[in-house]
Amino acid sequence: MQMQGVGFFLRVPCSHSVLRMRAIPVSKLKCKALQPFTRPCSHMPNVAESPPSTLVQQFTKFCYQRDLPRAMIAMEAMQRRGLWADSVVYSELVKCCLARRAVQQGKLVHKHVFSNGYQPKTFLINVFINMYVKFALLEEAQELFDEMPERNVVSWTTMISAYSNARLNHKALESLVLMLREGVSPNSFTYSSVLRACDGLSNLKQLHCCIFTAGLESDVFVRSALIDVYSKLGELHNALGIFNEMVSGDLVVWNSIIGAFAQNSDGDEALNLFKRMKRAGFSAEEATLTSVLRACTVLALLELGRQVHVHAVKYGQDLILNNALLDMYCKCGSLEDANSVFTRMEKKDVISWSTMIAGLAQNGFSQEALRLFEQMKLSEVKPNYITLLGVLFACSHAGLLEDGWYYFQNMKQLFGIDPGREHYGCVIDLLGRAGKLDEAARLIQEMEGEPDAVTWRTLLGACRVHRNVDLAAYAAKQILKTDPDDAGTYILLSNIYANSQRWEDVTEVRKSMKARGVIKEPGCSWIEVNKQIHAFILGDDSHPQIDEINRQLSLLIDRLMAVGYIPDTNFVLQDLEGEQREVSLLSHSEKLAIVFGLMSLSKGKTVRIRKNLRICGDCHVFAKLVANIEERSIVIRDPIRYHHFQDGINSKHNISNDEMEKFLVQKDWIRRWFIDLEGMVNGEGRCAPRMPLGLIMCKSTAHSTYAHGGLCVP
DNA sequence: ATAGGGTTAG
Repeated sequence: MQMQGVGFFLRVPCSHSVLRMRAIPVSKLKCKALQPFTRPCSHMPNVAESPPSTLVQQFTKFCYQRDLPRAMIAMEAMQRRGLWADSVVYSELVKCCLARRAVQQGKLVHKHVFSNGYQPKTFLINVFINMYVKFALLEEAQELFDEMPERNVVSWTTMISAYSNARLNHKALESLVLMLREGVSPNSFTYSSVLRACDGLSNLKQLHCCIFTAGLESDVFVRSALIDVYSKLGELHNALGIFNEMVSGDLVVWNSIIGAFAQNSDGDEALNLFKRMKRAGFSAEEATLTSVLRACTVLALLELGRQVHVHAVKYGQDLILNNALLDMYCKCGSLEDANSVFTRMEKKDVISWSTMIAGLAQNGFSQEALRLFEQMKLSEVKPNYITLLGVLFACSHAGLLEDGWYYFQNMKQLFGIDPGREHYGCVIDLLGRAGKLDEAARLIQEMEGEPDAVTWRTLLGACRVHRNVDLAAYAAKQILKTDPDDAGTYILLSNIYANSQRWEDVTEVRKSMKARGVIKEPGCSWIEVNKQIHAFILGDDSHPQIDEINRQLSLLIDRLMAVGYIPDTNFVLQDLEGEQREVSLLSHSEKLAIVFGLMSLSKGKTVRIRKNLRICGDCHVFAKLVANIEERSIVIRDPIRYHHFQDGINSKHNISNDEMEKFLVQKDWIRRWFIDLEGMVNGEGRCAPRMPLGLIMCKSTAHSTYAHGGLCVP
């Protein structure tokens, strides 16, 4: 071993006819792993002194044994003595470097095969391009690719795949065109790579044609890539079409199609496909279960989610699967389960923390969410954009103005995150709730970029609570500019006017609503009972037990009214008047779902409802009172957050008798408004009448069932 | 030597 001398040069004769001696001083080779072995070492064979054929054999052996340090020494000796191994052997060595993320060694091998003007085969250059791509050294890969004399499908595909992964969509598509111009035919590898770079339907259609013409449509890789792109572009119909053409199955293709529906919030179809998959004889594994969990999350199917959990256990510490599980429990309102999954997770990434923080916040456990965020700060995981959203959401939910404002102001400095539109939204909500409407409005103006409808809607909500009619009208106007058919805005505005007795304005809003032909999405609530989903849609009475449900609801309302419940018609989001308003309110789908839950679930079981629209104030009160007098825990999930109504003494949403008194006093204005309305209708002021129960019966609800009938998962 | 499926918010 004579490698320390400064003046020592590696002499590597080039195997080509053009002899270009280019010596590399050993001292310039920066290779950490090489250093310890440059000195003689007793247990190390002295490869440098072996005869040439043995040296190459030994190098080959080390490469196949994945013995990187010895292979590097042998390679160096070969380089000094002008010996070369077969290309395949180098590719084995590169594999070894990739597996160990040994970037420096990889670069050395690259230098070795190119030293002294030696021109490696296309095959071997491809190996190095791929190596640089995998090391995320795109520039090095590009340079090699540009300078290679001949590029084959693999060279092009490797670069296209790199561009697709780096989200350089344009470059990926452009490369496909260039390769076609060079006369290289794309194969299934090429298409499945370039499909990932498709971000528009016109591109996709063209590519699909090429694939079809090339007869590559039935390749499983191409098929799953096609399904994936169509699904990402929201073209589920096409995705399903491609899937259904599959003759012989493939688990990944099944996972693609199940994931497609789950990600597009069609949990029902995702579960149907999952059942089909099982019938076709496939076993679920991590990716399948993750998508099935997402379907459960979308449909708020806690019980089915639990069944999936049982099977997920066998995959132990799969991070993505655990994150999906965590999210499912949070979104199904079972924080105990979520927390137990979270504590058991050995590895937690930013998604695990964000999911748990947002989950706590959305379920009303704001303090716990903030406490968890403090814990996260102590861990090595850095919060991101979404984590901060959860934190701000927690603050706005709990009305923690100071904390929220602090995090918002210091996001950039503390965590390096620029506040985005959604962060502004949380803070606008926070200020709005605190009654600081002007500051909220000012913040909207300070926002970068045009505020969107969601932002204005936040302000509108705050205006409703704090009865700022003029600002409300302004905000509503802004929403209707971008979203002129938003029924909720018209109704909210009309209700705000009604609150302030501005009847002319009420009429005006309703007129313009009618003129535009705006239709409100009907309220829909659903509940899982006995492995079936029971859906209640306003205005539909097809549920088989609807008569009994209505009878029970009447009885329940009687009992509630006896303890002072007054339907708050202020929340009727319909174009109705007087008594009719009240009837409509009492037939809100969540009330029927709650009653059905009480009827069908055994005592002590939590009634879990999911609904499509935000819960109205009256139903909120109704649920609170029902939870109280029926001694039931009720959890209602609306599109934004969760409402926990618990029977327990220590529960935060529990109402004691005192509190109920207080509540009724606070809500006295409802009573007053009621009288006003009656006066308007009947020409005289009189108290709100008791509910005519018969009327409740005729406004009944809808039914549809989806039986998932005990999915036996894998 | 090159390729496909899963997780947080909106």
